[in-house]
Amino acid sequence: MTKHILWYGLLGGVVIAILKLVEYQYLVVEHSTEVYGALIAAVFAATGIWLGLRMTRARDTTRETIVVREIAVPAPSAFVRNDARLASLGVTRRELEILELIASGLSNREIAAKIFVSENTVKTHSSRLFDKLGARRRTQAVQLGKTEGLIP
Amino acid sequence: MTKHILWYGLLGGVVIAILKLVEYQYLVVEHSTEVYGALIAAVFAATGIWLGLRMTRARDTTRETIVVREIAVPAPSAFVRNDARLASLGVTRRELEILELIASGLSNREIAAKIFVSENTVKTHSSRLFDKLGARRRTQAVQLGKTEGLIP
DNA sequence: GCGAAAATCATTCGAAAGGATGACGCAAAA
DNA sequence: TTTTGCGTCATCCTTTCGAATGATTTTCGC
Repeated sequence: MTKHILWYGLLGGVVIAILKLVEYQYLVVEHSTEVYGALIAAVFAATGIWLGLRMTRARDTTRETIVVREIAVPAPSAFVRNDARLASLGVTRRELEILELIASGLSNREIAAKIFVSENTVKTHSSRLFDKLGARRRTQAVQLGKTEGLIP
Repeated sequence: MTKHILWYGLLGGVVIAILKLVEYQYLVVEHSTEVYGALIAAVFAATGIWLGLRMTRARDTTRETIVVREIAVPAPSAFVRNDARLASLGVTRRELEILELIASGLSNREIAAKIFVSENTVKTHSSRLFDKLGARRRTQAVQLGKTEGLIP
C-alpha cells in the first residue's frame, strides 16, 4: 500500500514536470491552461481510480465470508463409553459387564453360565449395579445405562 | 455508477473554471503553474480514489468469497420404524406400545397405571408380544425389538 | 506385607415376571 | 350373520428377580 502511494506521488511529480516543460516549449497556445488541467485531471483521476481499486482488492482477501454449513451425517459415530460417568457412579468392570449382558437380554442364570460364576454372584453384582444407577429393575438399568453413556 | 462519473466530470469542470478565474484575478504569481497543477492533482486524485473505492464497494456484494466449511455433525438420524417387520411379526399397536413402555424401564404395574388397564392385561399383551418376538424375558424383548427396528 | 476395593458365594424372603388357559365385548371383514 | 382379530380381564402356578445381609477370597496400590 505504502509503495503504491509513493509511486503515485512520483508519477504526479513527473507529470507536472513534463507538463511544465511542454508548456514552455510547444504548447504555449491560447487554451493551454485548459489542456494542462485536463491532462492532469485525466492522469490523476485514472491513477486515483486504479489506486482505489487496488486498495479494495487488497481488502478482498480479508473479506471472505465464511459460511459454516452443518452437514447431517448418517452418524456412524462409534460408541464412546462415558468413563467419567462410570467412575463418578463407582461402577466396577464386572458390574459393567453384567449390565451389558443384561442389556443383551440374558437371564441371571445365563449370565452366570457365560462368565463362569454362580447365579448368586450375578445377583449380587446386579444388585449393587442397580443401587449405583438408581434402578429398581433390569430394564430400567439398561435404559439408564444407555442414557448415561455406559452402554451403546 | 453513471451518476458518479457525471458528478466527477462536473466537479472537474467547476474546479478548472474556478482555477482559471483565480489565475486571472488573484494568483497570477510566479509559481502559479505548480500550485495550479498540485491543486488539480490533489482534487482529482482524491476523487479518483473515492471513485475507485465506490466502484469496488458496489461490486463487493457479489465479490465475496464464500468459503463453505462443511462440518460433519452426528445426525440424530431420526428413527424409522420397520413397519414391514412389525406386520410380518403380527405385532399389534397395543403390543408395540407395551414394548416401548417396557423398554423405558417400567414395571408391569407402572405400565398398567400409565395406560389405565389392569396389570393382568399388561401381562397378557407382553406374553403375546414375547411369543411373537421369540423372547423369554422383557430385556430380551427390548433387545430384539431394537434389532428388528420396532423401537429406537 | 498391609489394607482397601473388588469379586466371589450363600441364605432367606417377598415381589415381580412369565406361562397356560379361559372368558367377554366389540368392531370389521367375510 | 357369522367369523375373526384385538383388547380386555382373571385365576392358578412356576420361575425369576431383587433386597438384605454376611462371609471368604482376590487383587492391587502404596
